[in-house]
Amino acid sequence: MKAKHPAKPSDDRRYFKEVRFRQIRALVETARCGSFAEASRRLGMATPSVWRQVRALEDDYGVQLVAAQGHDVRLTEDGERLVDLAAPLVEGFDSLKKVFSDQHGKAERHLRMAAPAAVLNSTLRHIIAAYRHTHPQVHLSLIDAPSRIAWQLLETEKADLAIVGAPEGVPLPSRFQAELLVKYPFEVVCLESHPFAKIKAPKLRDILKHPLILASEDSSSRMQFDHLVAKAGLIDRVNVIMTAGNVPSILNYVALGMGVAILTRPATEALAVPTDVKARLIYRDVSACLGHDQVVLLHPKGRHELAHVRAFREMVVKGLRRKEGAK
Amino acid sequence: MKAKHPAKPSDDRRYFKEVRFRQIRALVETARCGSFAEASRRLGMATPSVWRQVRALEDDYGVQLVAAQGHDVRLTEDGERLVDLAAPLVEGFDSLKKVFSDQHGKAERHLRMAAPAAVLNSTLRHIIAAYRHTHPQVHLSLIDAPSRIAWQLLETEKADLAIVGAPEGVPLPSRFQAELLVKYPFEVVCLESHPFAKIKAPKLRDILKHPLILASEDSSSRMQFDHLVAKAGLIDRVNVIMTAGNVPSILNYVALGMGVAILTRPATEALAVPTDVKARLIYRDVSACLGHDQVVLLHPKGRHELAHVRAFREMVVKGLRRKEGAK
DNA sequence: ATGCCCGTTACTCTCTGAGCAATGAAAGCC
DNA sequence: GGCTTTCATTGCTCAGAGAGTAACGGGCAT
Repeated sequence: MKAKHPAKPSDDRRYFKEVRFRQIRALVETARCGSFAEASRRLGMATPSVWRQVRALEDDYGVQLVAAQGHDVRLTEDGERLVDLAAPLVEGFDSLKKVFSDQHGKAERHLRMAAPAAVLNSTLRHIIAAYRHTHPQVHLSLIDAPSRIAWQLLETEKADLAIVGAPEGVPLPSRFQAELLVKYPFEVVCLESHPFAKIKAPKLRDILKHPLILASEDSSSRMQFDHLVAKAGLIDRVNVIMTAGNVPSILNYVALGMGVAILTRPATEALAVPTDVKARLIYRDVSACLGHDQVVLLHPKGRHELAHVRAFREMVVKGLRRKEGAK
Repeated sequence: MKAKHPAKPSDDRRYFKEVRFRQIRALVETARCGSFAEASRRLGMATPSVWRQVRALEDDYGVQLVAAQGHDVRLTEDGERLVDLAAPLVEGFDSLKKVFSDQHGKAERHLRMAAPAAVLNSTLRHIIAAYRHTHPQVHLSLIDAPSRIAWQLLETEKADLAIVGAPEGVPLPSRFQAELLVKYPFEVVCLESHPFAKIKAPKLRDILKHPLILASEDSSSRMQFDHLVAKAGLIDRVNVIMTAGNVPSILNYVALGMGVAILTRPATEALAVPTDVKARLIYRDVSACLGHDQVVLLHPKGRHELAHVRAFREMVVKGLRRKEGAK
């Protein structure tokens, strides 16, 4: 009654053809990390496994997706395109279980937001307080990080939301969905005795004549500055004498006459800076050459949003968004 | 140099924990089909395989997702919720390859649209012509199907787009993203000699006094009618003497005095009906009791849209959408 | 020059997930 | 009412996908 199975050579068991999901995930992770090795560590598996997944995908699609240039790997144009399409799906998938148990009511309410200190301290100050009031049961983690670091925290699931500065010149990665909140013009800060005090609108070349005190390379003001300088081919003219991670330090050294800084206004406003320092500083709008810093709310495309995160996002958007933004 | 592998009992190989993608797909397909057997056929695999996938998912999530009631299976509330979240992902995933090769330029341009004949012949008439003109290289398949059938064609990948009637009372499945195009009031059609000719706005009870000639049970007008009658508890009062699949037939028998019909105006307008038939018919707006038929454009949530499909959708929306719909 | 790290290939081994067979119960048919 | 069909469900076996480890070759940095 049971002696029939070993007689089937033409077995049409499909097993799992086209598994492709982990292949896609491997590709996406590789794209993020820029190397198979790093991606494999992040995925908790061995390098050859990741490598083979990506290669299987290439075989499947019949195009080259990834090319090893020197030490690390770069995506081909096709690879870029595929990652753009697929990354939201991977995000959505990985966040599925969390959202589900959240809707089910048995999840810890936790909101981790990454943002530069300036945003946390001024722009969002009242909104965070209001949220705390309407959602007292949510455990809030506010992570102070420069814009680019905040991206990465969002990408690596270490933050649920990021609110960062996005200069007009520097494009955001396409894997993020961005919502424009407010725009601030970039300004130079200097002593009242500085030559700039007599100039209404300094130009980029004017700025480069003076020693500069700038924010860290991951901050939006610095990214914009570096980007525009590079575009103008003026890199050799730059004289950055100091890079500071926090605004109080920058203002301090500006007050000491060591150089001029590039910032946005709200970054300095809600700050506990000695009044004698503050009073001696003046601001000059340089949006004509450096543009604006757009404060945007970032969320990875496709990642599901927990209810309490959504609530926060909506509070932020309602509280800050200019009418102009929505047409 | 090579004699070390068989000495590792505490092997930390992860193999594939949390595969979950096919599990999710199995769940979604089961939800659609209402039975493991049907789902397994559609997925091209054996029933127990599908069954076990879904069960593994339940184990993983620790809740019951699906319950076998009698012969077929029904989703629990949790299952419903999970499917709502996951179905767009499955759609997106399955459409990935197609979109990718489409962007890559080496795909056949094919647009399959499902819609009831009335929509195809009147509402979309000019838009289809215009699209044909701007995109001559796209192979167009227009599939004439009643609303509910059109849903199913869209779900089963037999159509790329569906434009159907959605009565105000009957909710659309949540797996679709719907865009409202236009609204038409339901009307009764009868002979000019009919008693209705003297009544401005017949009520549901008035309508039920007469023999009815209705469209097929998959059409939107019929769905709405059945739904409202059931809600009012008047099923035993209904006297449907005829169900016809096409509008010309319906009008013919109305003209013969066999009964009254329920339709929307555009369904009859662009129609080649003998004028002697047409002239003897009158219409009465019954939107007060039967509501409106909303013509909506349907697209499965998450499924990627090919460029030429998107182009068509945008032409339709721009060509038809009332300003009022966008707030 | 040397060492480190990364991509790439070859190999082994394990456990997942495929089908098949069988059972009981519900649904449909005569 | 009995008979057949079709379903969900369970146990079984087995192919092979995919995990790891080891090893090689080529850049990059000290």
